[in-house]
Amino acid sequence: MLTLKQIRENPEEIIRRLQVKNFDAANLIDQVLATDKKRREIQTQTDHKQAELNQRSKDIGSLFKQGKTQEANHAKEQVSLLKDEIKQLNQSLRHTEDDLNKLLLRIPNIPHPSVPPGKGDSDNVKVRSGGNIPDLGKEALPHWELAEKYRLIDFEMGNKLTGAGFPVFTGKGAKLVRALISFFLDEAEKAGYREVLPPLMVNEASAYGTGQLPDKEVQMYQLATDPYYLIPTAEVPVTNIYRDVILNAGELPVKNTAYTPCFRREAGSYGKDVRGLNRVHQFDKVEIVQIQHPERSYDTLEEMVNHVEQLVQKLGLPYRIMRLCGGDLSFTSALTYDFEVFAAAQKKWLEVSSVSNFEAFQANRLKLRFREPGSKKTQLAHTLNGSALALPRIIAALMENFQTPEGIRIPEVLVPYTRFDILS
RNA sequence: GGAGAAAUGGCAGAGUGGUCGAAUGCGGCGGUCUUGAAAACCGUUGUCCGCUUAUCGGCGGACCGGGGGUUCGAAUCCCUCUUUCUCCGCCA
Repeated sequence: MLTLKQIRENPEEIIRRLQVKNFDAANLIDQVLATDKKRREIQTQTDHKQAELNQRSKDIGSLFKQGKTQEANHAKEQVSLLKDEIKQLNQSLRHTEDDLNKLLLRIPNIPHPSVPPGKGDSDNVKVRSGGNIPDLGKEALPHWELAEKYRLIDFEMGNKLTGAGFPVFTGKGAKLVRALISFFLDEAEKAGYREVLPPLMVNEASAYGTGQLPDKEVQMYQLATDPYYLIPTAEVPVTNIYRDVILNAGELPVKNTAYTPCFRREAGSYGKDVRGLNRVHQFDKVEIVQIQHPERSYDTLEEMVNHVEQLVQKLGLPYRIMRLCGGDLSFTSALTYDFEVFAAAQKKWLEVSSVSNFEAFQANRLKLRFREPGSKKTQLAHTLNGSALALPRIIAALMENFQTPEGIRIPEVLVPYTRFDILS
């Protein structure tokens, strides 16, 4: 969430810039400012009364010590009115704080000045592209047919075991998954990321920290017996490692990477785009996460984009990098680049990565701060993350683009991991 | 799952109703000494919020695992939750 300081200092600017996200914040900001003012008034009052009570309590203590019991008892009676007042003030202070917090949670992150305006997909701006789209001819099969032909993925079996959207990888298909995970992790390690293997379930506090809650319950699977959520992305546990942490500026940037399965309900998204691996409820992903100094976070965003680009290049997939427009930008993001690869049989661009700078938006919720050497003051750090990469759509594109009459060729960089060079 | 013990500042560890944001040690930071370093010595050392302040700062409030309660007053007493440790049971 945004900080009160930001809102107090530049309410007009925030309202203006949120329009790029097609979000009308005017009313909300007014309420925030009014509630904040009220809160401060109540607190000032409460503090004064509390200070008085503290003083009187001390006085009573010393009266007792001096053996002036009667005077002490008399003083005790006088204090009871003050206590009631404080109790009431505290109650209304808490209510006001709650109100304020609820308002703040409804305001999305401010988009970076470079974010193009727009409503959806078609308004995203292509930054650059690379790779060649293969000409497969009319015989080309979509990946779900190839998967069946070479017995790489069993969608029916997943349906039996769990339900729709839970594919079962088999034989060389399973090995390909494992190979991709290892390849991506090794590449991340080479780029200086520390590998983390986090829990796949998180508690409510963590889900709030990165912004999945409130309101995104529809996206996450929730346990019926315990207050835990299955993670929709490794971003949640990996970023929450730094919840309530104060780092030294010298420790920045903090770079972590994690492989995890990801679980997404994808409620309401049934239809034409869900065939095969295009949209599933459980998938594997390697995530890269950085915590960076505010002055350097946009350089870091570029660095992360370059890292992801280099991955799709090594895999030999045709790709394009899109700068998301305001309408497509997530609630928490200030700037996001999406990576799409082309699946040549379906003739579709598939989103395989999303690299974002959240600036201080998550850090504020997480209370993730850092301190400059020699300074007493703490300030909020910037958080960034990106997929590097999400597997299913990569696999779909690999299968479709590299199909030959003999089988599906494996990109050279993966062969050391798969120890076979064709899926046949 | 059952029985018991515990949770205090970056760490270790005192504190069982009053002046305790909290002894002491270690660590950190600054200084003296030194060619430099070490040692020694001196000083300093948490976070959040409010008021005030051009700035430095000053004043006030909150925080001793979380929440609630008793009391004029709670780190200290009570309730509750969570976590950790020991023992028993179960188990990959």
